[in-house]
Amino acid sequence: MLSHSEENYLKAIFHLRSNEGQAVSTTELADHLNTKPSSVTDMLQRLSSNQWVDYRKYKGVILSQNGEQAALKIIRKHRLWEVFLVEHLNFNWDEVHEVAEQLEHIQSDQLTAALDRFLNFPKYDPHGDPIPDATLQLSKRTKKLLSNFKREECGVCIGVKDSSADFLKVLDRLAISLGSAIQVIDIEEFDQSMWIAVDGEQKYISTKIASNLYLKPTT
Amino acid sequence: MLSHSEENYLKAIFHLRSNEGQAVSTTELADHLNTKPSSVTDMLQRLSSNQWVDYRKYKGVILSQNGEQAALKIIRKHRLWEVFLVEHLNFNWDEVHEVAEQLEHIQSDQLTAALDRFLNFPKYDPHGDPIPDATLQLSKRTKKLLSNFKREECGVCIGVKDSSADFLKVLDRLAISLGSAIQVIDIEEFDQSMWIAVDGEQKYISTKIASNLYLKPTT
DNA sequence: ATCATTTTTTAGATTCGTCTAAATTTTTAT
DNA sequence: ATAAAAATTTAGACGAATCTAAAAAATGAT
Repeated sequence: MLSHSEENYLKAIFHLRSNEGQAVSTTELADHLNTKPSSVTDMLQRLSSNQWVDYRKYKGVILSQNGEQAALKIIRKHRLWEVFLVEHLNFNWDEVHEVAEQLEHIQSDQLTAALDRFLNFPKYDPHGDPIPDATLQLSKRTKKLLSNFKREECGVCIGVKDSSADFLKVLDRLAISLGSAIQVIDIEEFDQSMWIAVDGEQKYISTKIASNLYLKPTT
Repeated sequence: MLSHSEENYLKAIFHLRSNEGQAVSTTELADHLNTKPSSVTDMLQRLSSNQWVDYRKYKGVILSQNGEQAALKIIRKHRLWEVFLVEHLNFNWDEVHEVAEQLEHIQSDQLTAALDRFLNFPKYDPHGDPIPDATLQLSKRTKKLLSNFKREECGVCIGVKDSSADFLKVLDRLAISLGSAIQVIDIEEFDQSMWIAVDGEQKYISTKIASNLYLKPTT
């Protein structure tokens, strides 16, 4: 059985390796996990000896089949709990992460299944990220950064790239949330900042905001 | 901040010390925690150096003020989660304990408060044990073992002494649950086994069952 | 009151997860 | 192509939480 810490490593490798197939480096992992490269090396050797990962000295690491399944299971739990916190306990979407980091380690298949049912089998978490289903299948959907939209184009907000509390807070202030209908009204030539309509309301947003918002195109 | 393991020790001391004021012995703790007396000694010395407990060599241990507050906080979380599992996720009352043992260690005052509100501030858990409120006050109520009831006496089931899965299972089979109205119809002189009415249905129960069921007397 | 038994503590070892400092390998720049 | 820089691993240490075996203290039976 995986320890708390081992689970965090698998999850981190999964997230950093979104750029499919690419091995993840020791330093990347150390940064992501707020630890030292030497600690990472130790852990990778341990995970490797139990076949959770495929690790080669100096070459980085990728998840094994088992490792990927384990990571998906943790991500599933994390995202289900996030839905619970937001929908039923009235957490804001910038408050859920820290608590979900703890809840994701609870070991009980019965609990995960019951929670999933209670939440009515949600497909996406409050940040718009897909939730692996009971068979750990992760659905993908076409999404595009708002910064890549052209004038007049429309879309629906389905997620964020940066999910820091700071970013989520500014979105709250702008009244942008999952499901918001957004249309690009104009783009400033000067710096690519944007005038947009959010559910009909006209707003002005910085380039940095636009480049961290995922939309599903509707035009 | 307390580790997982330290929290378990505090909780165990609290539970074993129900016989108020009495110091808890090393062996008792070791048995209760499925560990060795030497490990317990180590941990008690550590807890003592941080003032969580008052420990004297060879004399046993009691909780300090701080220790008792910490224990109550864990018990509060444990019992709130049990309510959630039973009322909202359809767990049986014999299935909740193991999962609640994990959930009780989640650190987030916001979560605990929100869960309490979501559950509508329950006073008792599914086994009838009282839930400490937000200020960690633990309510007591008059309860009496069914085995101490006399012929004709009535009561309402409010809890169990033994909360093992085995015991809870037999109660399920007998359709006895919290809130069941029970009247003693007759007591066998031979072995004190009982004929009782449970919500009007007549049933026969062993002495051991009767001596593990708490009722609130209603006559 | 003393001796045998039981309980408790100490001493020393182990595993996990981490660290720092030093050594080694890989990458990069000229 | 080679030297300097960067990344990575190894070596050795530590704290937490546990264990076994041995020593010490408390208890209880006569």
